[in-house]
Amino acid sequence: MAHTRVGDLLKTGEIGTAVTLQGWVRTKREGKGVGFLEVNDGSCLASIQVVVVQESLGGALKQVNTGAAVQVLGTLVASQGKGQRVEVQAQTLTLVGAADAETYPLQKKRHSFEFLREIAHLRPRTNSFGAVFRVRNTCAMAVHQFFQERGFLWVHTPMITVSDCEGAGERFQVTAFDLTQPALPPKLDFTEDFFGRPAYLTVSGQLEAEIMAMALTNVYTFGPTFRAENSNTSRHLAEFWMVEPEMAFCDLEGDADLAEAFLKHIFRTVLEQCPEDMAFFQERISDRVLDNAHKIIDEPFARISYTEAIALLEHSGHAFEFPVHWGIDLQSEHERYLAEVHFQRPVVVMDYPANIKAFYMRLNDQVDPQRQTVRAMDVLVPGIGELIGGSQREERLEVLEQRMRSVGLNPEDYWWYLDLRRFGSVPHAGFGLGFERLVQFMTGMGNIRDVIPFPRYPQNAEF
RNA sequence: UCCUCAGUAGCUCAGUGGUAGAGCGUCCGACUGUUAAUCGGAUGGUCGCUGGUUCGAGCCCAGCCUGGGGAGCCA
Repeated sequence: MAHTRVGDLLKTGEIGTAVTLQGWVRTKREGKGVGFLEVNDGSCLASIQVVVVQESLGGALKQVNTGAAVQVLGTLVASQGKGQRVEVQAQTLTLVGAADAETYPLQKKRHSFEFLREIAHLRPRTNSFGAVFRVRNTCAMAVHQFFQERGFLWVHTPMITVSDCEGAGERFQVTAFDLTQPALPPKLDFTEDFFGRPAYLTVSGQLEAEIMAMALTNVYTFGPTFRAENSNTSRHLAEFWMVEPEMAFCDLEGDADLAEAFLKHIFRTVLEQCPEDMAFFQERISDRVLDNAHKIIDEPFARISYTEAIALLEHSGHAFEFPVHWGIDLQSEHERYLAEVHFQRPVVVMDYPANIKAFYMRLNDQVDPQRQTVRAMDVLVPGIGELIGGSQREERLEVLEQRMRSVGLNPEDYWWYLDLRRFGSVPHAGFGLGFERLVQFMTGMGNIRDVIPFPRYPQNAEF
């Protein structure tokens, strides 16, 4: 059915044109002679006002309540009232789908995000969530645009893996066993299972992305990722989307350069394409949203080494709950001090101690044996903390094997990963970005569960 | 998983041992080119669950459940 999007009508609709409008009623104001509907179709933040003359359409208006789906045939006219440029003078009003006013949960008032989370099937119909999902969409398109313009290939890494690697947290097991039949042998025989061995949902596409980069040079993944951690925070999900570029012939500095250009591009694109939604977040969610965005776009990121960061924290005069000394992993309070208090903008911290980072990160040349570091980098941002984590990968076969053994991994289990170092190995680097954290940072939304349509977290998989 | 705060009407909350409340929503009416409409009236409750203390518990105690915030793990 041909119809006109609300966003087009409000922005560029010409007065006097006939329109077919379809959408959902946000509110109704009914008087004796004339009634008003606010109709929204998600195409933009604003709703459009529909004017209904009671004597001709009053009967139809009676049935139309908040939440109802309607179709309006009418004419776009200049608004007599204040608050909008144009409005639709209705000739016919059709109730497409009724909504019972007494039981429809959304009212024309502000609702708490906690309440809306319980009705995640209806919350996209609110201003806040409409704005979140439009911005999320624009972020996703900007991710692809950024990499595609630079010749990166989008590669599809598996969601089911058998490699017991990465050490990146608890995994969800995947099995074809019927777990409702407890008549299992004393010891599960996974050779009888679907893949012939234990299998899991992926916690990262990085190792496979490295394979692809060793042939295609520059690649990225963008897809769902799963962690079975019992994390109950405003920054964690059990199912989230991750962006992982991987570049051959690239070192850590190139990796950090890419991360910075990447974030600048995403923010610039969203500010250009979603100005109304971003203004909404600035006004209603967090008054730091636009300031954050402009700092990302306009200012170079701060860059310091881990060792410098530790010294900076030690001399900050700030009393931290977790004492600071060389060798600790940076705690949330440390990351936030760096990004929010000291630099007040994103900061890239590089060259972390080897023993707090993953086995695949490239060892730096030893300057001080007591202070062995690896080529890791984290991008820390105000409000969120770690937004991006990346590294230059260890490309030297012997060093990598040694490193794996020292952390208790069996190199034979990673034969294909090591083959990449046996045949045509090159320096390479990449990073991982939690997509929801990006959207969270972009919009100022306080809880990550409110930037994904259907959040999964412990004890919650409704909808 | 740990710490902490909370759970009372559809929503947001008040009620600190003695008859269950307000605003908003909803419904009815009035009024009006309205726009968080306005005005009047009405509607609305397993006080999270279970047990305990007490003459008497929304309130005190214990356990559990659910949610928020913080922490850890991480992206």
